[in-house]
Amino acid sequence: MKHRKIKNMEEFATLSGISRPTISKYFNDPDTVRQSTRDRIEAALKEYDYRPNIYAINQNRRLTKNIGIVVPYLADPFFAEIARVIERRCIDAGFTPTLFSSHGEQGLENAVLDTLRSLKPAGVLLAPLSKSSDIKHIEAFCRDVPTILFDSNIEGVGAAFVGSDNFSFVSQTVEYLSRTGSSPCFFEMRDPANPNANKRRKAYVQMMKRLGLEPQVVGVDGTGWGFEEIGRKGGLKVLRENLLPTNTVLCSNDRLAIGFISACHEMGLTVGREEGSDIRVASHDDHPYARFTCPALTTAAHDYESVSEHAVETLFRLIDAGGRLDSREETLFAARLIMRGSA
Amino acid sequence: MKHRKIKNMEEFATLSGISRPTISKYFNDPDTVRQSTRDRIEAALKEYDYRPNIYAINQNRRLTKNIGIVVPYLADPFFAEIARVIERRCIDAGFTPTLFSSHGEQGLENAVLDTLRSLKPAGVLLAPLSKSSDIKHIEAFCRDVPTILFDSNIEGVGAAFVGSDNFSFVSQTVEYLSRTGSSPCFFEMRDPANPNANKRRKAYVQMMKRLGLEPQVVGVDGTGWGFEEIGRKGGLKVLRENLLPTNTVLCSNDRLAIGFISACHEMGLTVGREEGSDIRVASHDDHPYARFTCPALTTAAHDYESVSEHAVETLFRLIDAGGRLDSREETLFAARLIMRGSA
DNA sequence: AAAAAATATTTACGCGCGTAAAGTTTTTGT
DNA sequence: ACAAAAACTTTACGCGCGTAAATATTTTTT
Repeated sequence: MKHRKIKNMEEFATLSGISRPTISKYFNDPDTVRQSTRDRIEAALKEYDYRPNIYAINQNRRLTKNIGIVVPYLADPFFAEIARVIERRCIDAGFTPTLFSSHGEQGLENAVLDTLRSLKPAGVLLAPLSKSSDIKHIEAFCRDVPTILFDSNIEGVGAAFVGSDNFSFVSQTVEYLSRTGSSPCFFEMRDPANPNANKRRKAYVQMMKRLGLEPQVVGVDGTGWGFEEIGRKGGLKVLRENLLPTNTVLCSNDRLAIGFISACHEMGLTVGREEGSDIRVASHDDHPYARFTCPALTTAAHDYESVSEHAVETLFRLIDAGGRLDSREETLFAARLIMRGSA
Repeated sequence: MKHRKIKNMEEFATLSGISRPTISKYFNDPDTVRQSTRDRIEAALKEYDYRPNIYAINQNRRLTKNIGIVVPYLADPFFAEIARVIERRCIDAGFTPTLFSSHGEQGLENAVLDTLRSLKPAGVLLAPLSKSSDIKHIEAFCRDVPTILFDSNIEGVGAAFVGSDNFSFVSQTVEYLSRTGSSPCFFEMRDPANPNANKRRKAYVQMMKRLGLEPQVVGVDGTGWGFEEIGRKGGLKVLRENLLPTNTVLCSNDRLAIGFISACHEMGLTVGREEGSDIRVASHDDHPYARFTCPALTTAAHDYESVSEHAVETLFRLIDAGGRLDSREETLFAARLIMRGSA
C-alpha cells in the first residue's frame, strides 16, 4: 500500500483511472457499478487507502446512513448489552450507529435528541426515560426523524414500539412461585422510573386474582435510576419493620432484587428455595448479573435477540418506506422463566 | 417561537439582520462578537430556532469539535460510569463527545478507530483492549489523531496516559488483610485481558515479600471479558479441589470477586470478616456492584473523578498545543481502601 | 453483425459554511 | 472631539462531494 495521502475523490479517480461520478456511485452502493469497474476500484482502494470525506457526503444528502441509538441509562448493563446487539445489526446492514445515553436525566435526553436531529440520521432507536421524559420534546423529534421506540413505550409516539410482554413475565413468575411455595408479594418502587413497572404490578394483581390469591404489593421509596440501592434501602426497612406479608418476594426487576437480596443478607436471612431458607426472592429481566447473586436469581428473561432484531428490522422497514408506516405497531415478546437458586 | 424552518445561515442572517460572516463567527465562538450583536443573534435564535449544518461546518475545518471516547467493554458498568463523567466534562467544555465500545473484540476496536479517524475529531480518549489490541493499528491512529490513553497503558503509545496506581491499590488491600487476619493469596486470571492485572500481581508479590510473607498466586483459566463467569468457574474449581493456600482471597478485580463470591455461596462457604466465617474475600476497583454482593465487597476504589478529570484536562492541553506535548506523561492516581463486610 | 440496453465519461452546478480581503461603521481611549 | 482600534458588512472564493444531462463506450440481445 502506498502511504501517499489522497486529498479527495477527484484525485483518487485520476489515480484509479475511473471517472469521479462512477467512484461516487461506487461508494453509495457498490452494486450499481459493473463488476469489472468494482474490481478496479477495489484494487485502487487497496493501493491507496482512500476514504471519502463523510462530512462532504452528508452535507447534500437529505438523510445520512447514520442510525442513532438512545438508551436511558447506560450504566445498567442490560442496556449496554442490548445496545451492543443493536449496534452490530446496524453495522451489518451498512449503517453507522451512534450510541447515546440519557444517563437518567431529562435535560440530557433532550440534548441528545437535539444533537441527533442535527446528525440527520436515517433513523433512530429510542428507549426513552419514559416517566421523566419531556414527552412534547420527544413527540416533536419523532415528527421529524423516523423513530422506533423500544424497551418502554410512550403511547402513540414514534412509528412503532418493540418491547417485552410484561404480562408474560409476571404470569410465569407468579404461577411458578405460587405452585412451588407460598404465594408471592410484589416488591417495587412506589414511584417507578418506567411504565413497565406499572404494567408488571397490574399483571401481578391480575394473575394473583386469577389464581384465587390475595395480591399484596409492597412499595418502597426512592426515585431515580439507582435501583439496587433503592432495593437495598427499601428491603432493609421492610425487613426491619416486618412489613412483608409472605416469605416469598417477587421483585419488579432484577436490579431491585439485587439490592433486596443484599438487604436480606445484611439482616441475616438466608435466601433460597431449599428447606430451611428464610425467604424466596424472584424477579424479572435476567439482568447480566442475575446469575451472580447469592444465591443466583430466579427470574424471567427478556428475549434480547428477538427484541433487538425486531426493533432493527422495523426501523429498516420504516426507513425504506420513507419514514412512515401504515399503522403504529406495538410488538411484545414473551419472557422465558429462568429457575435458579433464589426461588 | 416561529416554527418556520430556516434553510441555511444566509437566511438566518437576513432574518436576524446581521451579516452571515458575523453569524458564522458567533457560532464558532460567541465571545468573538460584541455583546450587543450576541444579544441580537440570541434573540433571533430564540425566535427562529436555527442550527447550522454540522456537516457543512466540519467539511472545511481541519479539526472538528468532536471528541471520541473509546472503552473496551461497555457492558462493564465501571466503563459506563467513567464514560458518563468524561462525556459530561467534554460537553461542558463545548465539545461533542461520541462514545464507542470495542465490545472486547480487536476487530471492532480497529473499526472504531477507523470510523473515528474519518470523524476528524479534535481529540480522542482511548481505553484500549490492551492485550488483544492491534498495537500497530493503534500506533498509526495515534500518529494521526491527538489521543490520550486511559485505564490501561500501552508503552509509548498516545500523547499521555492517565490511570490508576496499581501498587497503591494492592499495597493497601494486602496490608489491611495481613494486619487483620491470615495473609491473602492472590486470585487472578492466568491470562488476563489487561496489563493492570499483571501490575497488580507484581505489586502483590512485592508487597507480600516486603511484609515478610510468602506470596501465593492462584491463577484460573478463561479468556475474554466475562470476568464474573471466569471468577465463578475458577472459584468452583479451586474450592472443590482445595487449591486455596489460605482462607483469605484477594481478587485481582471486583468482577472476578463477584464471580468468586458466588462460587463460595454455591459451595456453602460463608464469606466475611466476622468470627465463624469460612473465608475472607477482597478485591480492587470498587465496581458499581461491589456494595451489593453478599456480603458487600471490601475493595480498593479508583479515584474516578481525578482520573477522568485529569484525562480530559490533559486532552484539552494536547488539543490546545496542536496535538503534541513535550513529553509523554503517565499519571497514576492512588486508591482508597473501602472496608465492607467481605474482609 | 447490427440494434438495444447498460454502463462510463465529460461537463457543470449546487450544497451550506469557513474565511479572506477591502471597505464601512461603531466603540474605545485620551 | 478626534484618532485609533475594534467590530461589522460586502463580496467572493473554495471545500469535497452528490447529481443531473449529454455524450461516448461497452456489453447484451436477437
